[in-house]
Amino acid sequence: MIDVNFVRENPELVAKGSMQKGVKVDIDKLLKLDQQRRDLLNQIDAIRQERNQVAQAASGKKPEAEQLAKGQQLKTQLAQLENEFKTADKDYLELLRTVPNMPLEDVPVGSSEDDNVVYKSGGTPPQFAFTPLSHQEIGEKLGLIDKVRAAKIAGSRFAYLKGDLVRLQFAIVSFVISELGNPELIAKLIADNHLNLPNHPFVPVLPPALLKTAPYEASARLNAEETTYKVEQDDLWLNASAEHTLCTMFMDEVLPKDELPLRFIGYSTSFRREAGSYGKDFEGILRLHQFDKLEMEVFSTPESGLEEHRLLVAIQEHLVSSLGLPYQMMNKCTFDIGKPNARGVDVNTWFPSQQLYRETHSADYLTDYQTRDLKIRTRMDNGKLELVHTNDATAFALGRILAAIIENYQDQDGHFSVPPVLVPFMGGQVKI
RNA sequence: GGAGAGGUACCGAAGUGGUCGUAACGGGGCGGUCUCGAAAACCGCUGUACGGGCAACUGUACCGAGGGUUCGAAUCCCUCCCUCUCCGCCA
Repeated sequence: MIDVNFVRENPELVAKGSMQKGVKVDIDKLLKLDQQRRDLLNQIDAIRQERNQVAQAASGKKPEAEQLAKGQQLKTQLAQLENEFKTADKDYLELLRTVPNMPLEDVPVGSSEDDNVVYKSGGTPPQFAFTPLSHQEIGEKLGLIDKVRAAKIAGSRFAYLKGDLVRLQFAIVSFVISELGNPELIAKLIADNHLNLPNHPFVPVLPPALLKTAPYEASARLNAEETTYKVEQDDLWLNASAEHTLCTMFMDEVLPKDELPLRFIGYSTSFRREAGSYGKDFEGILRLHQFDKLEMEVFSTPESGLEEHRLLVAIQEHLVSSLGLPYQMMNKCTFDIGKPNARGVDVNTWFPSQQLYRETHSADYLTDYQTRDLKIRTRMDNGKLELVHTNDATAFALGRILAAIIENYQDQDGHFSVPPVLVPFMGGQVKI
């Protein structure tokens, strides 16, 4: 959540930033609740002080009747105020949590997806001498994607992926872990983008796929209505991205400053209810309830948070262009970056069957919006504890990137080539 | 799933209703004395959050979490979470 002190000191700014994100927040009401809450807390503290004094005076001997009476009276008073406080605190927190993170200066102001700004593209959409097929058509024909049987077993928006497509997925996983584990490549990307960062490699992580309510809520990523599955019996949630179990990993911890930035590449199956997307993307494997994803997560000092964000974007571009896929880099506007984000970039990849660039990656810079609730801090050189900054970014969402490969690398006879960079990870196989 | 043990500060660990949550003791860390320097020894310091104050400072809360009993709770009661050991089951 946002820093309440910032709201107190910059109410107009917060109102403006919220509006630009299309979020309605009653800042006046929030400040009123904040004041009310603090007033109650002061009263409570004063009574507690008195209670402590009475108890202290009675300490060690039989309390006098007068002390007993006073103590009981204070206790009643306290209980009442504490009750009031509980309600006030709840209302206050509820409202505070609706305040979005403030967008950075260079985020384009916009009111819909149409205001996102494409700032760069790479590669050229392939020209086919035939009508290109969709990944679903090719995948089905080659026996790589079976959604019919999956529907029988699990319902719509599930798929069996099979055969060489599975080999291709694990080739991608190996490729990414190998690239991100290479400090020389990290150093090169840092230099190419004029960043001032150390070249710590990314540590691969297989995180838990389920998590409890408390950390999920603190991460500001829980979307119970539309996205997140709940395992009711055990009071656990199925993660919707490895990011959710990565960003929460250090909850309640103080990270040693000289170990920052901590960079991770997590691999996890992700689960999404897709409750808000009826009828959208029903063909193929672009939007399933379950897909595997490689996700980068970085914990850094506040000073280097933005540069880490730029590094992650550079890595995304490197990964997509390594696969030889045509892509666009898009600066997301205030409306589209999402509530916890200060800045967001999407990578869109070309899908020949749709003649469209579709979102395959996103990079999110959250500043301290997550870590305030998660209580992830570091001790700065001046001895002060400060909230670390978090960044997350897709390395590859496997379903979507497999689909993009199938479509962009397809040939006349209904097969497709393995992107050259993945061939070594496929044991030399060049065609599927 | 069954049985048992336990969760106290940076770490280990004592504390079972009232002079102290900076919470014995030990270790670590920081500062100092000593030294050419270091080690050892000795002395001192060593949490977080929120509130009030220009500040010095000060109040409150925190002994896994949440409730309760009490004038007063780390200590008693209830619920929950987590860790460890053994048995069972299992990839």
